[in-house]
Amino acid sequence: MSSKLHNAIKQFTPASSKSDRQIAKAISVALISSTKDPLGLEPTCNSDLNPQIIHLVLSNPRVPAQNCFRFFNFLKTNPSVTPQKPNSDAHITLALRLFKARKFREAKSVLNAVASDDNLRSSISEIASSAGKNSSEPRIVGKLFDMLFRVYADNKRFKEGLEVFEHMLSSGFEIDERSCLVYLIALKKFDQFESLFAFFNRMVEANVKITVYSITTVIGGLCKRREVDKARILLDEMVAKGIKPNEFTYNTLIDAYIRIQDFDGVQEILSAMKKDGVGFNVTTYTLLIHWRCTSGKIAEAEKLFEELHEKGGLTPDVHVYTVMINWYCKLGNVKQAFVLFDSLVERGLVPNVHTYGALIDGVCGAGQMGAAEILLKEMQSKGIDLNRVIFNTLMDGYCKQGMVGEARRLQAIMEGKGLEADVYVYNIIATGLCKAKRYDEAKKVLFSMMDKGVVPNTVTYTTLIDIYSKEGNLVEAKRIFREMLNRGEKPNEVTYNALIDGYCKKGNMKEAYQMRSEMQVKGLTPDVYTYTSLVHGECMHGKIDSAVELFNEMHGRLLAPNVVTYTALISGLSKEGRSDEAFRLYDEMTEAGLTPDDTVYSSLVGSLHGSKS
DNA sequence: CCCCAAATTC
Repeated sequence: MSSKLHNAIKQFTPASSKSDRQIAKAISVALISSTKDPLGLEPTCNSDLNPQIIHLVLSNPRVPAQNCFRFFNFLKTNPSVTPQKPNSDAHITLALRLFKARKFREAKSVLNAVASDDNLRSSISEIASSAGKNSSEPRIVGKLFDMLFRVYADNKRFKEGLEVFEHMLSSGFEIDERSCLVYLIALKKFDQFESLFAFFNRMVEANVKITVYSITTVIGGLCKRREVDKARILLDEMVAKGIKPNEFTYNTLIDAYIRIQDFDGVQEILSAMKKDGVGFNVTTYTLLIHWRCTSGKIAEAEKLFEELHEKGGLTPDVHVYTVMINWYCKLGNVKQAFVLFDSLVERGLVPNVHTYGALIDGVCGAGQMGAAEILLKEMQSKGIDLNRVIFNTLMDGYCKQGMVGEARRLQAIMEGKGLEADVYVYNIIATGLCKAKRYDEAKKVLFSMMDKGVVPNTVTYTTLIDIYSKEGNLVEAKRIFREMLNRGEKPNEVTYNALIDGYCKKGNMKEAYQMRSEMQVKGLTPDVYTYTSLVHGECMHGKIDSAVELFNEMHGRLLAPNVVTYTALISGLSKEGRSDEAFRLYDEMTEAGLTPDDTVYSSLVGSLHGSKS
C-alpha cells in the first residue's frame, strides 16, 4: 500500500461534503498506480469509508485486482481507517475480481473469511445478490460458488455448503464432482455420516457425475461407522454399474474387515482384487502386514514385507516400516525394531513422529526409560514436533515402572508446551496409581479431571469401576456403571470384565453370570478375562465342578485359556485335593506352550499334601 | 486407504 493511497484516504475521508462516488474515485486513482511498497504511515484519521465506497473501489475495473486485494487487506488490518471492516458484500465483490484475474489463491483466502468469520455470516441469497449486482460473467460467478462450496466444507459449515450446492443446482451452474468430493470427505472426516449418505444421494438425484472417488468416500464412511455389510453392497452396486473400484476402494474395505476381524471378508476382497486385475499397492501391503501381526502371524508379515521389497514398481514407505517396527516393539523384539529403523534411514526414508512413537513405546515396554529420553531428544534435534501421543507414551512408560512422579513431571512439561492434558493423561496416571494400589489417589485424579471439564471416556469409567470392584464396593461400581450408560458412554468387554470380577470376588456369582448375559445381549463376547474371573470365582467358593464346566466351555467358544486361567483352576483343584486332574491340566498347559509360574507349582505341591483321596 | 498413547483375569 503506497503512501499516495493513504494520503488519498486522508484527504477525502474527513470531507463529508464529498459524495461517496467522489471519494471512491479518488481512492481508485491512488490505487491504480499503487505499488507494492509497504505502507509507511500510521493511519491516524477517523474516516467514514462506508461500505458503498468500499464496494465502488473494489468493483472499479480500472483498479487492478491485485491492488484491490491489497486495499482490502489494508482495511482489514487497520481498523482505525474505517470503523466498519469490509462486509460480506466487499468480500464477494473482491473474490469475483480475483477470480476474473485468475488469482485463485487470493480468492480462496477472501472466501475463507466469509466462511469462517462469524461477523461475516450471511445467507446464500445475500451472497447471490452481491454476486448478481457485480454483473460478472456467469462462468466467474459459478467459479465463486464452487469455491465457496469447498471453503464451507473446509470450515465444517456443512449447512451453508449444502445451501450453496442447492443454489448452484437451481440456478443452473455446473457442479464439479471434485468439489462434491471435498464436501463428502469433510463430512466423513467429522463423522457426519447421515449428511454424508444424504448428500451422496442428492448427487445421484441431481445427476452429478459419479466416479469411483465419490463412491469410495461413501464406502469409507460406511466402514468408519462399522457398517461393512452396507459398504460391501455399495461396492457390488458400483461394479454392476460399470464403475471399476480402485486400490483405494479395496483397501478401505480390507481395512474395515480387519478392524471387525472378519477373516473371510478380507479374503473375499483379496480375491475380488485378483479377479479384477487390481494389484496391491504399498498401503495394501501395510494393511495385510498389520493384519498378520495382530493375528500373531509375524512370519507371514515378514514374508509380505520382503515381497514388497522385491516387487517391482512399489517402493516401501515410512508407513510400512513403522508398522513393522511397532510390531517388533509390541512383541518385545526391540533389537529387530532398531535394525529396521536403521535400514529405513539407509533407504533415505525419513522417520516421523509415528515411527519414533512406536520405538519409544517399545523401549518403555522394556523398561528402558533412559533410551526413551534419548529418542525424545533425537526427535527434537530433528525438528519433529512432540505431540500428545509421544508424551502420553512416555508417561505411561514411567507409570508402568511405578514412577508416577516422573509421569507428572512430564505432564507439567507437556502443559508448559501448550498441550493441555487430555483424558489419556488422566487415565494413564490413574492406572499408574492403581498399579501401586493407591486407589484413593487414582479416584481423586479422575474426579478432579471431570471437575476440570475433561469428558471421561469408556476407559475412565472402566478404571473407576475396576477400582470400586477391587475395593469390594460393588454398589458404587454399579452406580458408576449406570452413570456411564446415562452419559452415553458404551461399556465394552473390559468394563463388564471388571464388574464380573468384582462380583466373583464378593461371591455373588449370580450377579456375575447376570452381567455375562447382559454383555452378550449387547453384542459383546465374553473373553478369556471373563472366563478366568468366573473360573476363579467358582473355585474360591468351592464350586469346583462349575469351574471345570466353565473351563471346558471355553474350547467351544474358541477361547484359549492362558496361564492365569490354568493357574486359577489348577489351584482350585489342588485345594479340593483333586491332584490327578490338577496334574493333567498342568501337562495340558505346558503342551499348549504356556510357561507355568511359581503359583502353579506351590498349588500342585499343596495338592499332594492335602489330598483327600 | 495404512503408521505412535490409556482400562480387565491367578
